[in-house]
Amino acid sequence: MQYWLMKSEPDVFGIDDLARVRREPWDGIRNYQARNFMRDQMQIGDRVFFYHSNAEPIGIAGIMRIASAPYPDRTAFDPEAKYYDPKSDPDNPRWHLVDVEFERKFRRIITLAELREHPELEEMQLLRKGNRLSIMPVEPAHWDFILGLE
DNA sequence: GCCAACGTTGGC
DNA sequence: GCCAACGTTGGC
Repeated sequence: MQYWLMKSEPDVFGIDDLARVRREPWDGIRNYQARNFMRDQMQIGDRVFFYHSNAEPIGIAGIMRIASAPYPDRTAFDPEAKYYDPKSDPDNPRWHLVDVEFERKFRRIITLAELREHPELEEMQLLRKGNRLSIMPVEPAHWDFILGLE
């Protein structure tokens, strides 16, 4: 059992969207490191912070769970899809994803600015300079500390 | 809208 | 294998 953080732009898909549909394939990831976490390390039942990026406010909006084993991201095969990748062969898919399911929405967004205020969190990958990764593991101690902020 | 930081691509 | 050019992410 591991903890994770996954980013999404709420204008595209946010915590309220997940609360409505309950379960969603986390498609469109086109970064190898992020893919590898989904394909090779995530386990059903792992818990995930849902992070709103490019948003107002920016921050952690709630919790979801990993709900499936990894499987190919079919949006890569669709020439009409935004995340089409002609190099992903259906017989040897390049991109994989997992389904996530809604667990709960926080009473409030725990903002990026607030996370940066706490020395306990300064080692978080999310807070490191230049971080652009959209899926990353979260240390259990950081997970617990953040839950205490809500 | 800007731009720093980073990842990917492709020529050599 | 190197690295310049380019594209993207994402905070501000």
